[in-house]
Amino acid sequence: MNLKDITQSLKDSGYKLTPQRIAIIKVMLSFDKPVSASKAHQKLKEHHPNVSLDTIYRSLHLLSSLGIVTQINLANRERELFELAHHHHHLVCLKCGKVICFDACPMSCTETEEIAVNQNFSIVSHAFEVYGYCSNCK
Amino acid sequence: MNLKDITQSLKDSGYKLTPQRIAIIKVMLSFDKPVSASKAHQKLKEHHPNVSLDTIYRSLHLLSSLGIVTQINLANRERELFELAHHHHHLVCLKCGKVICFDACPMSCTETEEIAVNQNFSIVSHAFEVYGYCSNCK
DNA sequence: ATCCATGCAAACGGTTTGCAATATA
DNA sequence: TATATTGCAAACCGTTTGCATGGAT
Repeated sequence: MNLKDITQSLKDSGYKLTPQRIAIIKVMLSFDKPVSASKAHQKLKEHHPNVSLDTIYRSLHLLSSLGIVTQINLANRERELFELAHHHHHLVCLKCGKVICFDACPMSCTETEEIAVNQNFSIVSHAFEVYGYCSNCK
Repeated sequence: MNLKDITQSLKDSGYKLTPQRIAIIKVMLSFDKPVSASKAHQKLKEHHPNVSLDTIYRSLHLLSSLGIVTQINLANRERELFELAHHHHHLVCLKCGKVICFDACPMSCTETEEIAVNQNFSIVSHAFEVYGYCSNCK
């Protein structure tokens, strides 16, 4: 998804296109890994010092409700992280917090779906994170 | 792991055996799913009204450092959850928060280990959670 | 002109910490 | 007795909210 698609999606849903929202979307597009709201704020301040942290939270939650952004909680970090929605999983360094994304998906090969059927549970999404030490920290 | 094993492990590591710690371990043994510190506190108050929430946090972190307790963060819940350590994964209901544990493990069948080797990443642990709606909520 | 979105500042809630009192070994 | 542990209360920090101002449609 690019900037045009995302702004169109906002308009289609009846939300206004403000400079702050555009700036936030651009910043999210510039990251290739999950980031905290305050990390996004930091990056944003370089060129848009006038966007408040509250607005970042509100915009990310809005984008999240439209399925444009995904929200995750990694086991060893206290803060919520956000990233543009696309299906993948993460290697997470327990020391430095570095996140490496990868595409392999466990759903294709576990008996998870079978288990869900037995429990009469309907699957919506899933999370798979692998923790350890990156090349610098091990 | 039972009460004896756990208290022994505490003693072996030079920690003192207090009534509070024993009560906390017993409560954790009584749960078969991850619980928040305050949920444990609630249950504890039934028979041990004199254990403070701070002590629960401190004890759970201590047990966590000994590998007796595991700490997880589910995507849709804000609070940290704790459970006695044993390897498994979770189905999590997005509506009522119900957690169903299951044993199937995705590590055995994804190419994750291969990816880790390519990234020079050493794996310590992993998390796999499946979100959706339970039989009551769907 | 209307009403949504923003910024500010304060509230919130779960978690952590300093310190003095207490209990374990 | 010495030292780790506890309880209390306050601090902490990321996140959320109320409200008045300002901006997009």
